[in-house]
Amino acid sequence: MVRRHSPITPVALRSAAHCSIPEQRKLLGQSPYLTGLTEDEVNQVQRTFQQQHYDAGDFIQKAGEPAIRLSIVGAGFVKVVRPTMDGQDVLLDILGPGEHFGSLAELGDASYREDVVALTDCCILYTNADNFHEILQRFPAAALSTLELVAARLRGAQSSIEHLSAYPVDRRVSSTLLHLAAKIGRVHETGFLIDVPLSRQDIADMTGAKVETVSRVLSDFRRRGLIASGRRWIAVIDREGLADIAGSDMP
Amino acid sequence: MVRRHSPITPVALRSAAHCSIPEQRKLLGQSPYLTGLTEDEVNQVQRTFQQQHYDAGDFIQKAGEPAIRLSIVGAGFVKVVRPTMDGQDVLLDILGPGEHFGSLAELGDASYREDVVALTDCCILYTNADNFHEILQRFPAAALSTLELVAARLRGAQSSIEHLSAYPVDRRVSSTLLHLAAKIGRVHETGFLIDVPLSRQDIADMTGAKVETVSRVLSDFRRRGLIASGRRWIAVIDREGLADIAGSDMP
DNA sequence: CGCCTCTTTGATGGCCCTCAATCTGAGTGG
DNA sequence: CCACTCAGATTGAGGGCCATCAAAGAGGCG
Repeated sequence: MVRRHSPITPVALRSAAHCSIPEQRKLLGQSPYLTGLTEDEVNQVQRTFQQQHYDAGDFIQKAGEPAIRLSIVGAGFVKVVRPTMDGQDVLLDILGPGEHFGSLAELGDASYREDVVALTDCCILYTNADNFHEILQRFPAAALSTLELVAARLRGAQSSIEHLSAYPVDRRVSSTLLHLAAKIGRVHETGFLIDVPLSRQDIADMTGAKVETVSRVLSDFRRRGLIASGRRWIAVIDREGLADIAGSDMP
Repeated sequence: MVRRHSPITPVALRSAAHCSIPEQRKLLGQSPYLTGLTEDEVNQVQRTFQQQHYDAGDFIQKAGEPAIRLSIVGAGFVKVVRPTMDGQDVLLDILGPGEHFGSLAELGDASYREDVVALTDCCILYTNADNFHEILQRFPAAALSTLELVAARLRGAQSSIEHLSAYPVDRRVSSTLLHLAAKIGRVHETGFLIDVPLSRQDIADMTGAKVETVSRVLSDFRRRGLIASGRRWIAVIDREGLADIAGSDMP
């Protein structure tokens, strides 16, 4: 039987987020935005980037601030949250190494529309939006890679729309758990651990539901042996079982 | 008092969709995907494109078919619909001249995930996905324009997610009507007419609601003098009034 | 060990879906 | 031109899912 009280400590805060210059160079070189660039070109790009370390829980960007930066997650994980006027937050995405947030050099966008919060300690690489635009112009391969990534994000967003429009909560939660496990899962004695501290509120904000509802759904999943969970951690135990609930659109 | 029975005929099916070669050249030249290209470059691009006319109601692409084309709307309007296994369709977008659909040359995507249906008679320009990828590589300006457009679509999708997650139906409907009016509105004696034939079912599929619910909401809006509507047509009368319901995130 | 936040569980109510019947108006063929 | 036909739209009654309100339980951190 799965114990709810976890004897284990699902440590998600790895200290990999130590930003050094050579580390930055390496991160940028691996960044999917810059695939296709020569070593020399990456070096040119690097000069325009700066870096900053954030502790888990820190705000990296706040909705309403002037949108001047384009940032790339170097190490660690962040959440992108759109606050609404009635206090109902919407968690749009969880981003890991190589993914971007901030202004994509769109002209009209005067200010950020999302909060970005560090889920783990992390290292953020950033540059001026105009600089990034210039990079894209100078290095067509970068523009193509970026396009590819944004297109993938768009597809993900459209899947979210499908789920929110058409499916009940348990299905949305199940699907979300599987996505999270695939993206940031780590093998662990309790199961396939989602290796980032997420509260029930976070899951609720990702699925368009309320904390209490998510808690009920997860309790049910737990009773059925599909997951193990505790305070700010969840592990997937029965992938197939969850996939049955999520429906047939999973990887 | 606003009459429900409209003496007027809100004709949306204009015959502009007559595809001729010089017309195609003009449409491509104006396409936001190709802004920044020289006249000669546009001509080069044109050679890889073909065109086809569709009548209102025709399927242009079907979910499940192999994803081999990238299409651009030359003239007219289409709807992008994602069918789900339980028959609940999700209307992801309505696209007009200059917008694209189909494969964006993503490698993994073996088959389309959406139906694309002509809302009006329309002219579709299309090319092989690989060709389009090649165009993007050859003409960096095109890649940048495309990136810009896809980024804009992503922001739109994220707004949809916000609405579906956090707001009640009347608000989603109101917001949708305002967006539609802004995108495809036309001044008319009944008000600001949404110049494309959309059924209640379409509105329902756009807002993640059911036909009956949308009908009730629209009836309410009508009684309050906010809109005029009839069989497959809606006109916005009181923009401010709708904006009050939609909340403060409108253009 | 105690505090505080996160989580869980219960009771109640409302929004929206479901089912069903009627109404309307656009297109068709006589 | 008109009656017919049928898809689309409207309206009502009832029920279910999920939000809301409320309170107790549990894990982490000092």
